[in-house]
Amino acid sequence: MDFHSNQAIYIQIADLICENILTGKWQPEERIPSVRELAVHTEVNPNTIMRTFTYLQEKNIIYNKRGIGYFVADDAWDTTRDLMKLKFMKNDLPYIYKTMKLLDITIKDLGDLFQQLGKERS
Amino acid sequence: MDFHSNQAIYIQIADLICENILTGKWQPEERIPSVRELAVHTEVNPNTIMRTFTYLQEKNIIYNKRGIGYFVADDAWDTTRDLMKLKFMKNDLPYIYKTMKLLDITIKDLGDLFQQLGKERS
Amino acid sequence: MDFHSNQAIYIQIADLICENILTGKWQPEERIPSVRELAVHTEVNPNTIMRTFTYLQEKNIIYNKRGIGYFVADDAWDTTRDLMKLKFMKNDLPYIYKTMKLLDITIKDLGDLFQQLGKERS
Amino acid sequence: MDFHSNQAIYIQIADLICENILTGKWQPEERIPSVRELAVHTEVNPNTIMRTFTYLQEKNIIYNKRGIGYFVADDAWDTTRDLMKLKFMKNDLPYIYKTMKLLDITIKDLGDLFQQLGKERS
DNA sequence: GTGGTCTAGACCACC
DNA sequence: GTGGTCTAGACCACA
Repeated sequence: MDFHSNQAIYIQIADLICENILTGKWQPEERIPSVRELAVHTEVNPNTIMRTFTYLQEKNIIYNKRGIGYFVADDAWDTTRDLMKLKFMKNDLPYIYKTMKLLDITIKDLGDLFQQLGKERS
Repeated sequence: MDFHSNQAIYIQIADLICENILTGKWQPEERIPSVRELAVHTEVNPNTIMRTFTYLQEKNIIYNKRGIGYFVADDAWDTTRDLMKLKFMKNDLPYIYKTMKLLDITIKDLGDLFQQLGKERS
Repeated sequence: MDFHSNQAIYIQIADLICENILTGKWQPEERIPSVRELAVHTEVNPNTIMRTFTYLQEKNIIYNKRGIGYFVADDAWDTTRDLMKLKFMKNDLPYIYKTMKLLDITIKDLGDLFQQLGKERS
Repeated sequence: MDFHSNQAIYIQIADLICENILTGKWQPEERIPSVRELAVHTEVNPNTIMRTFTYLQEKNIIYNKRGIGYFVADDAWDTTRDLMKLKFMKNDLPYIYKTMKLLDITIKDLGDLFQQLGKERS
């Protein structure tokens, strides 16, 4: 977790969970780690994890079985993808478009930058 | 101004001003509208505008002549561009890269999306 | 059982049992299904069924014969009915009254709604 | 607030707010008391009030203006009413129907009970 | 063991 | 002044 990010921690963790779902690491109907487990693992207060869960449950990405734990929703993959796509299209895309135009960055430039990013990580 | 955005109002206004500088709408050494004018125009508390100015002054994009007003700095164009580029490279690029990968959006797709955006605006 | 309900599972099961008693499906002094049977049937942890039994025993609706099983109490029908009535009068009625008022639902409307419900089930 | 209710306090407060909206006491676009004010008034921890607000914002009943406070949403009345009606129809109605049948309470009886309730309060 | 709620108190960004 | 986030710790109901 990045404790200095302007992004709230509980959102950062939610994003991580969404990533795990999108990449297939966590399958539908699979139980996800308990509040306490995640709290230890991420070195964050259990309340904060709880907040993440409440947030994701509201979005129908995970659901709760009383006294047992939280589970990946059956259609979590679609839901997550749709949500992320909506956000990207509505919020990010116009910003990216505008910024690239202001900075004179072309699509081709972006492709090159991506390649460099890809290399760095490999 | 978008009062529902998670972006601080004073930042939103700062971005608008930077845009005006980058597009050449506001030239170096040109006086920019007064706090009051901007406050009325954007329907925002004057304090908030003041904060924008302080923020931009710190970044050497505008400067103040006591009792007269705020002016676009001589090298504001370069400064603004550098700052924006830095932010784009360091913060935005990795996020865009990752998100596009997760959503299976290719560079080519992005180009098409840009074209659509461009058409809508024209 | 509804694992998503905010009603505790053991209460949900207790309600089911009470219903069976009130409708006469389970007669006084009749043996009720074993913890295991109910657990399998309702797909619930046996501990939870046990809790239901303890709960109903406290309320003198069922009683236990050691090593044999649980039985419907002799006056279970009266007890159950009284309890349910008390709850309805004290808790439910004020809520229903208030909600119907807020929603502009009249007694007559309610009658119509009941008729529809009755038809659906028949 | 009823601190012994099985209903969470933050939900109780949310219900109160919804009532104020439905009865027209709080009009659309009107600012609602601040977190701290409500906390003092209800003798509850500010965090709990905050939770109520987050909860209601999620349901599009109130919204936030950065640094200013929370406001009743423009269409809060409709939203609230729809939500409450949905809950009543889907959750409460079947329960009421079933319970009244089990207890041999007729619609007419209910009408009488309501009249008594009405008198007590006046 | 699981989650859920609440408190008290801190710190921060924002208007 | 406003809300927002986080922590620490407590207590409870539930499976």
